[in-house]
Amino acid sequence: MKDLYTIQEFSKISGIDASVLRYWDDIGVFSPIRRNLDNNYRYYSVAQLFALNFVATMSDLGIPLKTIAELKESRDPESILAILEKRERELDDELRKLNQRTSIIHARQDMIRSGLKADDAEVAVRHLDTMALILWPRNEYQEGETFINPLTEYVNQSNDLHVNLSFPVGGYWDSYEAFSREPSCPEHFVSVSSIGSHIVVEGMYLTGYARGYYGDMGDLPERMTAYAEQNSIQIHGPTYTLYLLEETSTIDPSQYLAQTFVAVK
Amino acid sequence: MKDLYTIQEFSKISGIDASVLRYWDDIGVFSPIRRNLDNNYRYYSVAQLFALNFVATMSDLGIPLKTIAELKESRDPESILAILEKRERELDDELRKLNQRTSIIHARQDMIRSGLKADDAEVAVRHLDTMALILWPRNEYQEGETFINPLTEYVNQSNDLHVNLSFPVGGYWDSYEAFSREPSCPEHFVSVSSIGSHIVVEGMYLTGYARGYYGDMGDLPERMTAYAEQNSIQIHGPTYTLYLLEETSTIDPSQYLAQTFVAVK
DNA sequence: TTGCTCCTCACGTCACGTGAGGTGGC
DNA sequence: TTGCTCCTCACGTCACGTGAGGTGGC
Repeated sequence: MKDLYTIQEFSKISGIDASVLRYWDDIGVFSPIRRNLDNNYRYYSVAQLFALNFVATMSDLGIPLKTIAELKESRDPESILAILEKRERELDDELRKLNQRTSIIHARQDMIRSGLKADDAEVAVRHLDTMALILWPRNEYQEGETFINPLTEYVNQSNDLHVNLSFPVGGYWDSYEAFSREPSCPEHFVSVSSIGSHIVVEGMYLTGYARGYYGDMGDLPERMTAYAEQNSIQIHGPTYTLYLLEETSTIDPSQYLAQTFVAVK
Repeated sequence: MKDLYTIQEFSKISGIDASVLRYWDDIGVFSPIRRNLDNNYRYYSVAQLFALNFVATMSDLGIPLKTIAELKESRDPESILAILEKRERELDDELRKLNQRTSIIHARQDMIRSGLKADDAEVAVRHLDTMALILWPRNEYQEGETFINPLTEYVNQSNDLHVNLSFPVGGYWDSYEAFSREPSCPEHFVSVSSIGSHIVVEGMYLTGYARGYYGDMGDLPERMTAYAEQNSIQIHGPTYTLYLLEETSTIDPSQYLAQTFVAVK
């Protein structure tokens, strides 16, 4: 066992890249025990592996090198414990964010997959699984306003309302009549999110699709009404419209795809 | 409702900071619909809120702006689905890393807390909770070698062995006799980690502490042996040494604190 | 002389945030 | 004239990774 190692040798026994060792030396967080004064070569000792382990472990945990450098000269169990506790809280936040991102991705994947499978022309009674939604506040429309007004207003106050456009968004009406009367003016917006408290319970739903820009339901209300009458189907309860395909997955607004559904008695 | 908004106004209704809107314009991921040719003022329209939502949603999910820019002109449900699936896998990895970090932090917090509560001089029979350890490969010592040699060797091959010094490390001997014969040469190293498959089952253990540098157990073997004899305690099975305080929490090596324990019949 | 290792800058990364210095409309 | 908003650079962030250009020992 040698007593002094060049940077490459030390890099190999420690597992830390030589460029990282140079950087850590530059910023003063971990320096070689000796320098050759002629050629400035760095030399490390085996005993330094433990000092290095301190830096590497803290850095692995995501603690800033600046903080680690401050701890180099003075640290005790209490201060390290305090730093670990702080870092633990930060990691909790990061974890929450990651889980939310994953949940958004899953929701969007579900939407797109349904959108790809859907047959626009079809109106049918289908079984839908339980789904969780976030119900936004009730929309108030002034004369001639479109859904854009309440939407921008909510986005504007999004911090207060916990409104998040990252989740897929859709519309809600208290009754099928309200939907068929104003299919482009939902009474509420909804977000599709597993953390939602508004539950659409699994069961049979009359479903239909409409292709086109936001709010453009075409003749979908007529098609759904006609289908219900022809097949003597009783529908009741709230009516939902979810955009399976929209600007996040398609460029052409005429290809946006909305799914509308209402429970069957 | 106006048809054109200045950058501040658009920032307010969209919730995206003006400096971010300028940056997104610079890199070409989202640009205003119009520019005043005289003063270069940026002007945005309400309809752009949806294009902006696409960028903001993707960016929120952690998809690089460069990728988003490429999707600006051409995207379809299939390609977006593929990107979401890729991102989902990346998030899975990040989640795993975060969970490992959290687990490391918990393990280290436990160690330090125990270290702060410990009374070095005390040898006693105590109840220990179940604990999971990772057992490293068996150490082979050449003439006169210390524990440093196998340790550096493992670190050197850490990628193959899944050895990770970020978790608290300790020593393991098959029997108490082996420990008291060579207290500074553990037969295995162990990592304290909840994912470990070597389980120390809860129960009563003869425990003792030693303050000092790695491998320096002082008179701990004698103290533990004497205590066992005086109190007619039968000990059996493997013996463990865990460093509660070491270079990650203390500067002074003479203040390192090891806890040794072995099961009581 | 030829490889090899080592050195020191310097620059790029990624998505901004923050000035500095200047302009234009009320 | 005074505020206010807007503009364009330019620089800092964080922890490196990657050259370029040069030196020293075998």
